[in-house]
Amino acid sequence: MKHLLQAIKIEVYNKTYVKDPESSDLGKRIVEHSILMIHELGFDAFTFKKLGDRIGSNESSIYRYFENKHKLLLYLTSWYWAWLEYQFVFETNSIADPSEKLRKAIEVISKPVALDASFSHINEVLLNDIIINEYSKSYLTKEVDTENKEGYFEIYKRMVMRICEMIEAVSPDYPYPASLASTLLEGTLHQYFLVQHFPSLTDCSEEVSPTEYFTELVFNSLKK
Amino acid sequence: MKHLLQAIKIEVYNKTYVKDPESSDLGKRIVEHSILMIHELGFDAFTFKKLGDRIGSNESSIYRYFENKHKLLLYLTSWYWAWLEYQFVFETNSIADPSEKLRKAIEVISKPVALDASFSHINEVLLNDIIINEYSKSYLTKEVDTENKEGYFEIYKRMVMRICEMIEAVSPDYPYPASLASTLLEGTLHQYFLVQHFPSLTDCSEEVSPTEYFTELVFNSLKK
DNA sequence: TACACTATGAAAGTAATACTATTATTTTTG
DNA sequence: CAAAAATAATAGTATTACTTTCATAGTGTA
Repeated sequence: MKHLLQAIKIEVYNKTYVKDPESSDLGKRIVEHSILMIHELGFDAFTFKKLGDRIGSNESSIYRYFENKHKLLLYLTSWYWAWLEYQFVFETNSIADPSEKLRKAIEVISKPVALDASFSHINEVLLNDIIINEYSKSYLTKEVDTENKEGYFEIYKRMVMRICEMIEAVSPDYPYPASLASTLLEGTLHQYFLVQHFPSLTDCSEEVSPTEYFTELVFNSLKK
Repeated sequence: MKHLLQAIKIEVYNKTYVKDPESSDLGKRIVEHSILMIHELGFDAFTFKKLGDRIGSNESSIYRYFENKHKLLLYLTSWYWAWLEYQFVFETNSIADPSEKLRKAIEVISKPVALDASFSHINEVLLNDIIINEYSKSYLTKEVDTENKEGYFEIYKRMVMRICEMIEAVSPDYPYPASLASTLLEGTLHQYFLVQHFPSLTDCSEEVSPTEYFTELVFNSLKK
């Protein structure tokens, strides 16, 4: 097992922050309320000034934790993927059969997110909604190549690689395992977005989870 | 044939503009150079002020054509999808066999874009690159539902519906035609993005076009 | 030819954003 | 209790995303 559980403590090891927000009460409140506010206002209208007002703190204090709001988004998304990776590894690890393992993996990735009591200041349901509605903005920038080199997207990439390896384990001859893995991860977010805003463009809904759709999609692709 | 060729003149009929940029020389230069500049600077760093300086015109004059840069992006993306729709309909229309029709459709959508001499002030290759790198930003906003109701995404939605209908024509029993169609359209852009910025997450490359990958993906899904 | 209308340009102004810097105050810790 | 660290308050800067007003050039037509 190569990269098993590298981020189990939900540690966002890259320098997305100036000062670790987990290290203080203020830091935790910044993270907690940034999730609430980005969810309410959207990332574009969200500012450190508004966040400061909301938590009864000062703009300049927030800058001591995060260089700017883009880095904060990288922190939150990185936290989310690390958190999902933890569940992903935990739930698939003990499964021996490659097909069953992959089936479980697709389920973990595409099922609706539930609250996790282990992290009281982080609302995973709202964070998942932020990922659905804002994640692309973290990489659709002119700085993406630099930031990629600096490791800001490591956890996400590792997730794709894990899925890719599981696909290869099921079908060593399938020629597009990486593309299928990235389609699965990105496509899941997109299908959830469509359910919310463009329901006519998807067959998923409150009742039909993307899990069924993607399970069929993947296994039909790998079938001999 | 329900909605065949509704936008054949590459008319962006929705009020993405205040004054039709096709109606004047200045308008065309705004469109032409906004494509060049967004491509160079990225959408976020692009401003009407910079565009004005570049084309030797005034910021306020640009505002007479487009309310703001978000509307300009909606105009450009809407133009792009209308242009692609035209080729899509043109190239698939005469094909009788549903499978061949769908195969051709996937090809048109996912093959690399080439310059179209019919529209001299629009560089379709750069515009395609803008779509790959910026399209999501046009709908990942808090205003998406309002703007959707007002029709700003009609052409894109119609594209998805056309693909959806072709899928249904091939396999009337397939349960996820809309999801598969939206995965195809959005997934193509994403795979091109990965080729540019995250090559390890895709099997596509300069040589391997997403066409092969998506053709297999779709037909494996529809196979009995 | 004149006048009226439209398109564009120039300049100035506003409010908000995204910070940075300085200094004061509070809290923590040794 | 003193020193150090963390936070708050305040002010300041450059840029953005506009809006407004006024000037001017070109065009159309009576």
